[in-house]
Amino acid sequence: MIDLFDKPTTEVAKALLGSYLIHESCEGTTIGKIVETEAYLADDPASHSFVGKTPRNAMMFGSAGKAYIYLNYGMHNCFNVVTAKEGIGEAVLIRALEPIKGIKLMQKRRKTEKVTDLCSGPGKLSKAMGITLKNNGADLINSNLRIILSDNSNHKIVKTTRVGITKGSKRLLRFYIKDNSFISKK
DNA sequence: GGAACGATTGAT
DNA sequence: TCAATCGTTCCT
Repeated sequence: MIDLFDKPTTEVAKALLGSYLIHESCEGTTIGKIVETEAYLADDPASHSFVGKTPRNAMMFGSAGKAYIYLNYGMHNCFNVVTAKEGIGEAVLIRALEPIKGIKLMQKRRKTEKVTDLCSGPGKLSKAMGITLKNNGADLINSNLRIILSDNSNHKIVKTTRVGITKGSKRLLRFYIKDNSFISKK
């Protein structure tokens, strides 16, 4: 469980599929099953960490098992799991969740009823889960924002190219659960 | 101090 | 297809 994050980043990205993301906020508790991830590596031009350590990406260079959250396109928070040893800037972007608990709260936050649309993208799931920049650096093992590893790995993993990037777009670093209807794109 | 850009989303 | 929207980064 604890050593979930003590593996190569691409392995963590796959291992996170099927695990649960839990956020206990003052509004209530929301839980989602992770169904889609992307790996961002140290030698990867698409990664924020590629240019070296800056104030924004500093968390990526911290110890594994923490949250790295950033504001994207001026309006969307994106949630990442920090991986690799301290000093190495790598992380796994969580791209989609299957809503499990607190669906009413998610619908309120997202202003939509459709359950398949609540968490089907990095910006959407952060909104639905109530994740903001305030959660940056949260300890994902033991805090109000945490991940519970699931033993259930009865799923096939699809490996493909990442979404929305211009550099490093040929690498196969996106992973999702085959035939799951909650992923960000079909 | 200024400007271009981006790991997206939702409306047109 | 395209506008919304703003912090980060890089240039002057």
